[in-house]
Amino acid sequence: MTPKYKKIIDSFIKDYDNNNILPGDTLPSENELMKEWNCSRDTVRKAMTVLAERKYIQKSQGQKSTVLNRKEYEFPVSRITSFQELVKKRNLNASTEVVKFEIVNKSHYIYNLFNVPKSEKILEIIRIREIDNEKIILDKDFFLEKYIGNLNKEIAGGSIYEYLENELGLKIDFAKKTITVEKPTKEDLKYLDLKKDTLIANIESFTYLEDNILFQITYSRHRSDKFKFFDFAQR
Amino acid sequence: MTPKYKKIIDSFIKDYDNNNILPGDTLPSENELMKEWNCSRDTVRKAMTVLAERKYIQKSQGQKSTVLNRKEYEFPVSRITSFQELVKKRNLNASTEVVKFEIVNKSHYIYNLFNVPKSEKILEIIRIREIDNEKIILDKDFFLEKYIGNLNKEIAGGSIYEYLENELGLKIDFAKKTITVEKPTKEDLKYLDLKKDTLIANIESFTYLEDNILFQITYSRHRSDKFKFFDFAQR
DNA sequence: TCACATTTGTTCGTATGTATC
DNA sequence: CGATACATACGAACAAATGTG
Repeated sequence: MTPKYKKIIDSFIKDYDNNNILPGDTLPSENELMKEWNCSRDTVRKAMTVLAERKYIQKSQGQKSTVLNRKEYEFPVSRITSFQELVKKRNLNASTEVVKFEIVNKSHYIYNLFNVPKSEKILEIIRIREIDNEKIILDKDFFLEKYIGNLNKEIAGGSIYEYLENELGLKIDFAKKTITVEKPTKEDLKYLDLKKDTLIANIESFTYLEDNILFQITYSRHRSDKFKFFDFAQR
Repeated sequence: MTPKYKKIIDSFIKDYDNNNILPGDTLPSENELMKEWNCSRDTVRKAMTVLAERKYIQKSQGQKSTVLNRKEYEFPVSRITSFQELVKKRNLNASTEVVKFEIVNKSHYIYNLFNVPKSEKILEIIRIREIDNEKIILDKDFFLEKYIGNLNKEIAGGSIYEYLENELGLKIDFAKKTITVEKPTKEDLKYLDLKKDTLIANIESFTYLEDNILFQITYSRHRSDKFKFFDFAQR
């Protein structure tokens, strides 16, 4: 049973996405929403607070809330968006090739990062992302195997996140990312279409489940001339 | 008069910063906190919710909340941190030189970005950031003049944000950032200590006040070999 | 395995404060 | 100044998750 305030949020977002609610509109007052949803003010406020945090609406004491143009604030990377979601949203001509899919056997290093004993199994996946017929991104993923069920090579060629969230019901919470600019490694040179003098923009991500469990480490290595990263920062 | 729930938050953060509350500790239950603060459960919960959002604590139904190690989540850039705050926090050997401080007179371009008429005045500031005796960052700022009071060259050499927030009471809300990797411009070559083959990592920021007013545009151009950007992303 | 106490999550009702028009 | 709208605060009840005996 989804709580009532979440239903209000979902209903708003659905209307927003279908352009039934437009940027610039003023929302009904909290009192009116109480009647509309047959609920208490507390419930309405909880929903509106979340919508304000997500920049769907703007609140201001003494005035009705107004609807914002969220397209201006919608950012792919800092919202943990999978490559597949990005491709779909941007309508990109893209494809994925899985070049490695196996249990890690040596690397001390990666065990230290996960901070798990050697008895844990860690899966390594390397994928090449091709956009407009150029191999531009090299994604190296490491997963703790116990969380990823029957993830296989076919799924990895599509959307891993779609599988983890919808099939396994995994709840991905947040990620810590670090961006640096580096010289290409041998692996980069082997798999990517690199021009002379191009560097690699590397996004290192540590992704956590809702109980603060680190379950994925990713290195997303982009050809620097094609690299663009969007961020949304709050003071 | 600061509301009671904010006092609870501030008190917690103070204790946390002073190591009176340590990561791994369990918090008192909401019932106990009610007695401790002589307030209602609603008030306690509002405070705890904010602390959970900011990753100070972890909540979980049926269990007491636990205190997190926030150092792991503390990120400079994606929180809109000024260079001065960063220098202080990281204890860097750094200095700033203001090389330009004047009203923009030509640039059509920047007026379009701000989306204001030519009658508005826009201030341009260029600053060089030197770290460990190397000129590594070039910051170009554009401000809408009407918001920045008597900001002068001396203040610009120190902390502009400190002045805007504490002296003028400006409420900075959020920023949209884009990171790209580019070849150095003439300006970069002129002002920065660049090695051969180094590229520039450019952070373009649009900073907004609490009423969604765009008041600052910044280009922070970093020598790519010294560039590091931290981000925190939520799903 | 089950029942129970504890703890957080959701919802309602009500009252008062503060900002805007 | 009064009406309206959002912000804060209190009290109460029940639901859902967790740990324990």
